[in-house]
Amino acid sequence: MTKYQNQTRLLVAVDCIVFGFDGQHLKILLIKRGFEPKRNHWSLMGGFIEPNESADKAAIRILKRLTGLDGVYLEQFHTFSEPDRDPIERTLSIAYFALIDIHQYEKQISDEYHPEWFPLNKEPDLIFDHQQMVAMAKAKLRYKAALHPLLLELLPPKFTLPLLQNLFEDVYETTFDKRNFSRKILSTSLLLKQKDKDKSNSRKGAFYYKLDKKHYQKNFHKFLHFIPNPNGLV
Amino acid sequence: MTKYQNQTRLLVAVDCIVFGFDGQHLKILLIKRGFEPKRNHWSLMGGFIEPNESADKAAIRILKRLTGLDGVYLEQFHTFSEPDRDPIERTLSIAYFALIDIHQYEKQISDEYHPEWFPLNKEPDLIFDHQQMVAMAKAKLRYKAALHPLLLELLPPKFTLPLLQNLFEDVYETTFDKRNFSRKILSTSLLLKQKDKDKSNSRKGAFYYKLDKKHYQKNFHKFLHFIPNPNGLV
DNA sequence: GTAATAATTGTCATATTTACAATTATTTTT
DNA sequence: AAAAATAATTGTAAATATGACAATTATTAC
Repeated sequence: MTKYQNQTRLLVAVDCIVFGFDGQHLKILLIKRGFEPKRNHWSLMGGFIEPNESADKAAIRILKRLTGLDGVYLEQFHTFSEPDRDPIERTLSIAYFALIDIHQYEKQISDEYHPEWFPLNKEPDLIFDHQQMVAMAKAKLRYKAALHPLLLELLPPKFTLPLLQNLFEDVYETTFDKRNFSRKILSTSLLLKQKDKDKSNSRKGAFYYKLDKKHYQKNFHKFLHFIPNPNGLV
Repeated sequence: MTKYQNQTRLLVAVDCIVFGFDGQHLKILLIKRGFEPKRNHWSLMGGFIEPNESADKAAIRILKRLTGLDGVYLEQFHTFSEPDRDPIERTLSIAYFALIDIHQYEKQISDEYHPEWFPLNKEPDLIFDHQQMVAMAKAKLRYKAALHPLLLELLPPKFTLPLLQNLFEDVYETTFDKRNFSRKILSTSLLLKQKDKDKSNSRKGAFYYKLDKKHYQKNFHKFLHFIPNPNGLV
């Protein structure tokens, strides 16, 4: 059979909002766009979807090219389709956000893009509708991380409770009581206390914890309450 | 400036999962596809995105054509992009779900599509990846309706608590205690008790309630708890 | 050995959730 | 007119979760 007649065909891109946490602040990774229009303006990392490549595959490819990382948390969150969002030619963008351990990230992998980490709310001006994408990604992260242990994806394999609390406090721009915070986090049975401590921030040192992968899937929905566990998938 | 060179351009469609509630069961509206391939097979209502039309606009247009309805709850939830999802030509689909008052729906509007309501879990076989779309829409609805008063969008302007409870019980395939259910629902301050009753289902009659639109926006996030209100937007 | 520093831990009051059954309003039947 | 039938409405007590509070502990530096 032949193709669909008389229909418009569009360019389709994927853009990635890459989140990282340096111990102090939640940050996103931006690059300097390498081609016209808007060459050398700050931008999200993205690229056109290739023939025979799904959007998920494209996002994985682009993330790998930017960070050198594979198998990190990556989630499609919205497709942007305003006709004039790209001034050169109509282009759809399927937006993803990624949560990576900032220490795994290797800058030199993508030096050609001049990538830099920016704290949220302190990003430079971005091209097209990328500002809106960042805002929506941040909103989605805050929403979902309030219900699921998502922020653990931003931490190294071994981390301390004070570090985790710093992360939550930065993401939600607030402070938490230490006692209540640790009680709530530990009640999820998601963390395994280690024998060793991180001594870099205090004399006493803070115990390391690891993610308990056995309980991770099972307790991912732990926080919901109207319906105990509505079901998988978001 | 000229266009982007050497990039693939794709067809882009919008597909709508339309949910309705007939008082007993949550249902979705399906049509018989009117053109090849798969003419006369059951399908979601959809259509190609037009030049100068955003995906949101396309979804609104398509929903109007199918149901005659405007201004109903409509949300983009996922973009499907597997290269071979349409056997004729690669087509991206941006999927939306809509929540409508089934009584407002006028069948004759779209008789040419032979639309029919099917209870969930009893849909016929669907074309392409539409089965997967329905599954994901249902999961998303269950997830979100556990956290927000979303299901109210499926009810007529005046409804009773027993009806609302039926809806929840059908969506979550469970039963709730009447006392606890009404206490929880009423504690949201979202419902306004009316003076009149619906006598069609019992001798005593059940009081009607209406949505309190003043409190709707404000209390939409009422159910979250780890972080009181992570922020707007989902 | 003492001071300094940040991590760790506990309790009580309050709010929320859960489990559970009697009463009420109305219509139909006798 | 009284009684029966039906579904809607309402309350309470126990268990659990949350929120607000500060003292103690482990370690290093002096």
